[in-house]
Amino acid sequence: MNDSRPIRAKSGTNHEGTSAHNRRVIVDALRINGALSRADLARATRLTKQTVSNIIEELERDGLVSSQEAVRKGRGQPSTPFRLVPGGAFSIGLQIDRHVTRAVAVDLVGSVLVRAEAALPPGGPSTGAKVILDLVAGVRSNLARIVRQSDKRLVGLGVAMPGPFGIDGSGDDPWMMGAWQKFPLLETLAAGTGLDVGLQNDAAAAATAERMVGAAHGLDHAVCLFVGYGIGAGLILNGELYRGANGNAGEIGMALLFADGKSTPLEHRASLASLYQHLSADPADPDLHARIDNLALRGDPSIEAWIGTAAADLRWSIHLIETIFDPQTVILCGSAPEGLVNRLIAAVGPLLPSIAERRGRTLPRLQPGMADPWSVALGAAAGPISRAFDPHFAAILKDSR
Amino acid sequence: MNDSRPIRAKSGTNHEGTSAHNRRVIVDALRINGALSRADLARATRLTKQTVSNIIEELERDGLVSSQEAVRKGRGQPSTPFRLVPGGAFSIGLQIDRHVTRAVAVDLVGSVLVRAEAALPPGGPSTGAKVILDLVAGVRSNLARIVRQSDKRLVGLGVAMPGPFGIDGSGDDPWMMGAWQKFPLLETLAAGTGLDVGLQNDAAAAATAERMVGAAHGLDHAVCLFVGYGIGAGLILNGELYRGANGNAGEIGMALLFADGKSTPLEHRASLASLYQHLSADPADPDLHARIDNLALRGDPSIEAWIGTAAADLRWSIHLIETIFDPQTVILCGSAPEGLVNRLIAAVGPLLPSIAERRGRTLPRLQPGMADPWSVALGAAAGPISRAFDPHFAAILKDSR
DNA sequence: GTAATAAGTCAAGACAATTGACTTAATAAG
DNA sequence: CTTATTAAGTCAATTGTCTTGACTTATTAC
Repeated sequence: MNDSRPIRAKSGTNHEGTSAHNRRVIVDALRINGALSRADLARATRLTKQTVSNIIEELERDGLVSSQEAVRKGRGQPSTPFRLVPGGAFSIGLQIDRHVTRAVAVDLVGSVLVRAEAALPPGGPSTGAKVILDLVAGVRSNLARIVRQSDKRLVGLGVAMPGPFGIDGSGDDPWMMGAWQKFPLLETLAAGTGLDVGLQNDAAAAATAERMVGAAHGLDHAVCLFVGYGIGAGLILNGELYRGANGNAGEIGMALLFADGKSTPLEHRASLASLYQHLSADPADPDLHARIDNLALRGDPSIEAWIGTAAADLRWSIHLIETIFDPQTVILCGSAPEGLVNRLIAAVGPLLPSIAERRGRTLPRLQPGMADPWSVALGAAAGPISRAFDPHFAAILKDSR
Repeated sequence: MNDSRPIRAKSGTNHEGTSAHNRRVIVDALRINGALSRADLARATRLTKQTVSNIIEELERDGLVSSQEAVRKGRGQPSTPFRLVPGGAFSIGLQIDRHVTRAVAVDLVGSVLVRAEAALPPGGPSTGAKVILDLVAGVRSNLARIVRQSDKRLVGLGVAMPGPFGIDGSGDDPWMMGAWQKFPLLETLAAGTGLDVGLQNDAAAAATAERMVGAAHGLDHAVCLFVGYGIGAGLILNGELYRGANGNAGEIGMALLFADGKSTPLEHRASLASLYQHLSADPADPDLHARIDNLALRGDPSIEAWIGTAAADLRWSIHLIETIFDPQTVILCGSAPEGLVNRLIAAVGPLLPSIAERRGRTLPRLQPGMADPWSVALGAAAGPISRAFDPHFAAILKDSR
């Protein structure tokens, strides 16, 4: 009688799904290719001229695209290129890290318009939540000051913080990240801001940023190896960020290396945490970044030693990523001081021979990513933009409200 | 003037894409849940009753579903469950391995109806192609003998062979797999059979099989660790097989392990190839499988030694897979003798602590997969069925003709 | 026996893409 | 300088698919 095991099924779609997809495809095409005429768009998307005209008209009405001056090229009526309007949409990104929190406001094309930073007070979420909400509110009102009516065009609030998520913390957790992970942060933020809130780990956010404005722009298969306090991989697979079953895909910090007969998690050797430990430095020291940058530039032997190990481990990681994901390219990014990242990239080469060495490659196997301490916050903000405007399977389905 | 860098864009969609998707969603729901009434389908897929009725009518006309006896449950008009008709579609799968080639015919629900096997003559594709075409033709005509009109319902020919694809071979290649990989096999098969031809590596095929009828049935995130002559991972991500940029995703045989200060590819230690070498056995020996099975059952010390190393490496691999993909479950399968696989599975436990140890798990972290030498061929055949009937993003787009 | 409930159908309607003819604006060719 | 050709883009009618709301049917609960 009560045969109530739930029925599992994917969601169907309808006209609105079709229309939504086509809108996204057009926005995506403009993002990847820059300005395009309606005729170009029709050819590229395989939609009819008429359909493209209708969608462009609608997008223009919504303030997402605008026309540029007509261009004559050869015979025929000149074409009218359309481009994305940067101010067509905005998003707020929030990076919550161990000793700093950053918030940014970005526009549709990924330009950062407002930045703000705060130190998290000790004591975890109970006191920190208010600081964060204030930080977001500040960025939001600053954005509104710069761009009139921007609040109406705010598509969401993206949060990036170190993962993994949903795992019981280990206890020895000086920054209380474990407590943060238990705290109903997303709900608090959603309630406090009234915005749609999304979550990514920091490597995923870095990948999202690279995809919107960086080395992964327009790529469908790319992996960002992110060296921060920990180490993680942001996975762009089939043109979208891959999250795994529980949002923890790419958390390779716990991958095990073997050396000297024992196993060590990758992040014990290739991460800023390991560097701080190696240098006996205090990670909360605000000048630490600059000092490390300096040491790296001068070729300090202590740093060089760490770079040697870390680079070897990264070389292995890159080989592993190429072997497992077969991506178009691997992007090395991180929240490390720029000088250090550069030294690291230099030390990583030459790469190990792998399946990625194929004839006809157009992209380098390894590319440097953004070396900007704000890139994770940017990626956090890029999340909602991508969710709102990029074509993806879930956006077609009926339950993707 | 000639600004002809190609415009990159995703394809748009239209009514037909919608309709195709909804059909697939319904077939998928019936595959996952067994028989369902139209009302159930409407609720599960969020389509309207009317739409579901129309689609079911069409599917019934096409011979893909059929009604069962009405069931009374509680008040209201009894519902009429519909189920997939096994004979609604067929597919042929072809496994090309080093010293054996297998072909099977399977139906819509993944039952194997016909099997055939042949030894590949030495000399690579020049002589082998004919053998393969004959094998396929034989299976096809046998299927036609069993099921009238089956040829009309043949959706394609799926091929599985060891990867990686598109890489220059290494030369020392006694079975000429390198030559096979250069040979235009797919084109030859397409021309010779008139069927749609698809290609997967053997681990991917195993995963495809597990998804249709095995432990990954109905899962959206699962990884099959496949121990065969080499070792590979078949990746089910977001409900579809992930292929990577060049079809080589999951080829983890070349992943590097470190021990004794030097690095070794995983497949040098955890693969049948390594076992054969360890035993100084001839892989072409037709009785080898049975003999190894026997030895494994008896606890032969030489085999036990190999199992010890291989299990440790698999334990590491599983940990790595959990760390990187965050799947719902990992499935250990292989073309190894069943006794050996069982010993191996027993020896792999207990698993290393990982991110996969979370409260509220419903599936085991590791599950045994099919231990059937025909499972790769089955997976090969499942490829075209999945392509034709499973919901996926590409099926909605206009250029998926 | 009647009310309530659920499955399923019918026919009209809504929505978004398609089609084919048409307009517009440019260059190429004579 | 005129005309043909080409390409961008619009207009209006059409088509395909899902949706809506009223209706029918079959069963159980009271």
